[in-house]
Amino acid sequence: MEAAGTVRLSEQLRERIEENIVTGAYPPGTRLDEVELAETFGVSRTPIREALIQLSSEGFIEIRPRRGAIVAQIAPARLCEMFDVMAELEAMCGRLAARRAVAEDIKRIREAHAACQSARDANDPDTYYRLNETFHFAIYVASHNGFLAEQATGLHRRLRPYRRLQLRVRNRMNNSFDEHNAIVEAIARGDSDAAADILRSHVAVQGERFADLIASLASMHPDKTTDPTTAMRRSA
Amino acid sequence: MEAAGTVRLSEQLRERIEENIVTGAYPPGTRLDEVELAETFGVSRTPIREALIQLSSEGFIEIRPRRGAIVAQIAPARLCEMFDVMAELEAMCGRLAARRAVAEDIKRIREAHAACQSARDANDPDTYYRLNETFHFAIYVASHNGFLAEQATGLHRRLRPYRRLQLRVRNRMNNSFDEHNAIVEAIARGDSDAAADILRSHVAVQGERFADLIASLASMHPDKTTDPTTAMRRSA
DNA sequence: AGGAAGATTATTGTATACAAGATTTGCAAA
DNA sequence: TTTGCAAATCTTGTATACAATAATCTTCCT
Repeated sequence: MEAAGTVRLSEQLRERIEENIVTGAYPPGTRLDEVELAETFGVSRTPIREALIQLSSEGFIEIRPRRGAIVAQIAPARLCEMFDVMAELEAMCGRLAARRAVAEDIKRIREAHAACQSARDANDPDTYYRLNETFHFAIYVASHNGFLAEQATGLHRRLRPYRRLQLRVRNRMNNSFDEHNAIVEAIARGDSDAAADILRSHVAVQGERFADLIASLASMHPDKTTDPTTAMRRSA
Repeated sequence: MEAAGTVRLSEQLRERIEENIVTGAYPPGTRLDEVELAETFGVSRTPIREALIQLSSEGFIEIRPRRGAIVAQIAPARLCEMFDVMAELEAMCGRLAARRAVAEDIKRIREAHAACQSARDANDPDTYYRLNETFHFAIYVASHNGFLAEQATGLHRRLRPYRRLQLRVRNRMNNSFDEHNAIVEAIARGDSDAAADILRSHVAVQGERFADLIASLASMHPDKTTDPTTAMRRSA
């Protein structure tokens, strides 16, 4: 079974481009030129277009008819809406996980939690950020609702660049870890209401974290518009 | 046709094919042949492929590498998972709507509700089914969370064919309407907890409705399947 | 000099051609 | 009759060619 060969090229391209988006290599507003991408990846325009169409329906980019594709620029208000939904999905995962997690689920969650602790102790935000995802994904899986887990993973991924910035905020990593602690305990003792509530507020963007988000946003799309002159000015 | 000309062809095709899927014209398991579709719609394979790719990432169809696309066959277990998530999204919409709905939102909801009443009194399930969607969409909008409304609408649409069958069940239309009544009142008086709870149980597939769903599923994909064992069993 | 209109260029959208893998069909042997 | 294999056929995946629209540049007029 030639596993790699059976995968569609447009799929691989979608992954690679998506990776470049969520890591910030293609920041919001970046114009995605089809021929340029085709040359970069050494393929023709066809699979590139198919990849872009997928990214568009997943919300990562915006395709304006006859005017090309740009990396989605999410307005602050909409970002808050997305975090609100994310919080509710996480809460649901937590509630279900508290009810349905089996020993192995709990084990995976605890392991991910322990790994986070190491990163926190080492004061390594980048590693913590990565392990934090593992922790949350473990909870999604423990919900034993595959569809929910997929939805949560997808949205989590879309919010990845913004979440990353959040962890830079002073003490956020420590607070995050303490909250994780409470989450693990709630799930382990089967307290579904507590698990849901803690996860919801863990994810939600409220109070001062709202201001933090806005501030980090400003640092993210500094003045990127679709106007090429802006890029020129920046490079000058 | 100037106005229509500005819209991508693959977009229009996606809509038309999606419509054929959710209305049941292309039942689950149907093979979607690219050249056949191209001839049917009088276009080349390229826009057809782009439409199929979109439908795939929205979950309406399944593309197996080098083996073509089929209309998604959602297993009963997964369908339940999807309804569970739908229930939670609806609950969230209801909670927010109860808090944030303005006079005009309430007005639209009440109008949709009144329209449902007419269809119920006329004992017209098809019309009720259509107006029921309008009612729910009105609540999504009243949540004043655009992203949430989009997610809810998308999932609602995906579940459309299954929901439709549910309404055929004896008395489901009457029960549904009574529940709508309670929902409207909860939202109108700003009782967010009640709105969320009623909406959740209104949508959820629990108890006897679970059996109804399974039964209607059986009537839906009668013999169309990719699972060889099922085909063998049936042909025996 | 500034702006408008037309021409030019560049990029997207669609169609067709070609390549590669999967399915089917036909045939032979057990 | 059924099973295994191989050739033929059909379908998908990718590349290229062409068409149509948007962006840019030039030129001319005020």
